[in-house]
Amino acid sequence: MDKNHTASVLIDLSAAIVSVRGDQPVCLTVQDVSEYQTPGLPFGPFYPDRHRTMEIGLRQWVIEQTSLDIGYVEQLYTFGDRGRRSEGADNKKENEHIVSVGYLALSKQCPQPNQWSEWYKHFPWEDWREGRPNILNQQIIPYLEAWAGSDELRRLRLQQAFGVFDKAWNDEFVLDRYELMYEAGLVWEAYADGRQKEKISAQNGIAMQLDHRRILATAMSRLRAKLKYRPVVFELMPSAFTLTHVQKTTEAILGAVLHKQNFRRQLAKNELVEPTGKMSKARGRPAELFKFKHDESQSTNLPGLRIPLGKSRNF
Amino acid sequence: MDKNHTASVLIDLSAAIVSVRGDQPVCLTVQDVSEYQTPGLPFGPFYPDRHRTMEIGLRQWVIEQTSLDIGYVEQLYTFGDRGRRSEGADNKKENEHIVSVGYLALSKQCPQPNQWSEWYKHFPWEDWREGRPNILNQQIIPYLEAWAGSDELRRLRLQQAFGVFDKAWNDEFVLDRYELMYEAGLVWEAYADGRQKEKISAQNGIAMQLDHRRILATAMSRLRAKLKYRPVVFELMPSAFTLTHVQKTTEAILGAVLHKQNFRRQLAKNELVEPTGKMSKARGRPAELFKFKHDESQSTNLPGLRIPLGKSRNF
DNA sequence: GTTAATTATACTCAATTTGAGCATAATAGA
DNA sequence: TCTATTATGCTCAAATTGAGTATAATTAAC
Repeated sequence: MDKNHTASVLIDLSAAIVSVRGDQPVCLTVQDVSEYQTPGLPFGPFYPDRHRTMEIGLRQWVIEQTSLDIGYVEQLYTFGDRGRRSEGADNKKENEHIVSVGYLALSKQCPQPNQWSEWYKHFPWEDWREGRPNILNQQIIPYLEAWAGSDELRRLRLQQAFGVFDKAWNDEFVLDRYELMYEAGLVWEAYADGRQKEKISAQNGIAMQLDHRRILATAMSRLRAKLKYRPVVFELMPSAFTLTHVQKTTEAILGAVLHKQNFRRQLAKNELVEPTGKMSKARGRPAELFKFKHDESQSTNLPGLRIPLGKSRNF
Repeated sequence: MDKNHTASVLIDLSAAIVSVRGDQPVCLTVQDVSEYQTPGLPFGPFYPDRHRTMEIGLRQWVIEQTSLDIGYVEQLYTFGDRGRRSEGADNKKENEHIVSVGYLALSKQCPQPNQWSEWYKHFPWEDWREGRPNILNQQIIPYLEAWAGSDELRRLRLQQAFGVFDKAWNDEFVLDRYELMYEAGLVWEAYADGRQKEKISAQNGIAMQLDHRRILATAMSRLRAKLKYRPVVFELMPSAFTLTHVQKTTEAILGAVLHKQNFRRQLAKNELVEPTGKMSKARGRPAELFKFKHDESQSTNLPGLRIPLGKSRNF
């Protein structure tokens, strides 16, 4: 149509492969030794004539590179401006544009501990299990308030995303919060992309390559939201587990503590688990071991946990 | 990396631009005169060096081609296998692969009536406002049951998607239902893609070009789901409206009727609207005119309507 | 003008769900 | 046997939901 403009692009499939180790959600990362040693998400090119769908292509290189068994896979978002940093020096050709398709994948195991990076090292303000994180009042909020100034729209967005004033903290707004911090020049990536002149002094979580922390934030938002209405937790559980184990895993992802009895009531009501007859051995009273009642292929449509949105997390 | 495989693709931005005319949800379509006269969604190429983001690119050609004011835009899904039909004859080059990024856009107006196509002409089984659509029991379900046979997985998916047996119909599973019908060869597109040998006799809704009906199904699913927790209806309303008007619009999209008083209670509780002081003139008692209380830029994060999922639609 | 049809709005009430407790049971280790 | 620890059962008020009834303000019909 327009000869002056190229429409041809390369497609990268980036994956936030998530697992839970102990009480910490983790994410598979690859180290980049060349530049700033910042970790990045694994990604691979999409060859449209080799793989019929992008998901097949993704599974292919994940198996090749990591030999990991990823069960649940969900497309997150396609970023046309992966090159927030693409004007930089390390682009091979001028005309080679890259579109990155972000995926969320869930893995039951996470071997090779050093390759998995804890979520909350990249997003320390997102873990409310021990109460409101100090970094919010000590670093982030004051800086953001100064950035917003008297700009009405900025103040509204700040209120929405971070729940300042009477508004409550919403654990699903991970991406909104990250984007706001990026715009305000509060994260390293803003500096790397040339949006921010001075290097920021505070270390607001460990940075990642390119737009990878944004993709991880998208994954966190999506997973936290989905957990509340679809039984995706079980994609992170072994074949037999205790109810407490399910709860701890859920809490790890949400970054919030839940009421034990009510959590179990939800599991019971929705008939998501069934007893195996075996018992766990640990400290204290032994717990019954359960298993997920349904086929994994169904888990996208099943009712889920219906975790409340509110009060206990409103400090 | 691999010289035998090209990784270069073209990107199409396809848009399901949705509006509501009277009590019918409609979708902007373009007629294809060349082939089967099947309608299709509007789409345009993405030029990565002209537009910084894909959304900007999308808005650009929508304005150029339709001179429509689309407010709300949301990315739906990126299909790497647009070419379910790409082995066909009308591909320019062998190596030119097309990835299509589907978008949902909402428009308050829908001028030029003949360019807008009603949802339920393409998906007659999705409109339950007059009760359970006859086409289900008369055509679709019997055919699908035969297709499933004794295949356990197929029967489960059928149960999930169409709520056969005791299961309830879930209005959000538009895409699941369409995909199932496609696989079973129950829609024209399956025949066009060469998956189905014989042309099916029954007209199960008006077909669309390429994978456009799939994109529309994705848009319907997403919009129906979002309606229940975010106040996106107001993106389809004029600046002043009656409460009944909001309800009729919501019902049109959901394809289901709602309890009037409870619907209004939700609106009141979430403080989504405020009175304008003016009154509407129509038959019957005049209704108060309201306006949306918030800025449109916020509508992504606000609480929404919390419409129930169940009983009244369980026939 | 009076009446009927139509639409809007106020109010009620039982059933269910949620949020937050307390009480008790079963184990390991001191 | 005592204590710490974890599991599980049960309760109960508050809030929310589902589904009504009653009444008010109009227009259209007669």
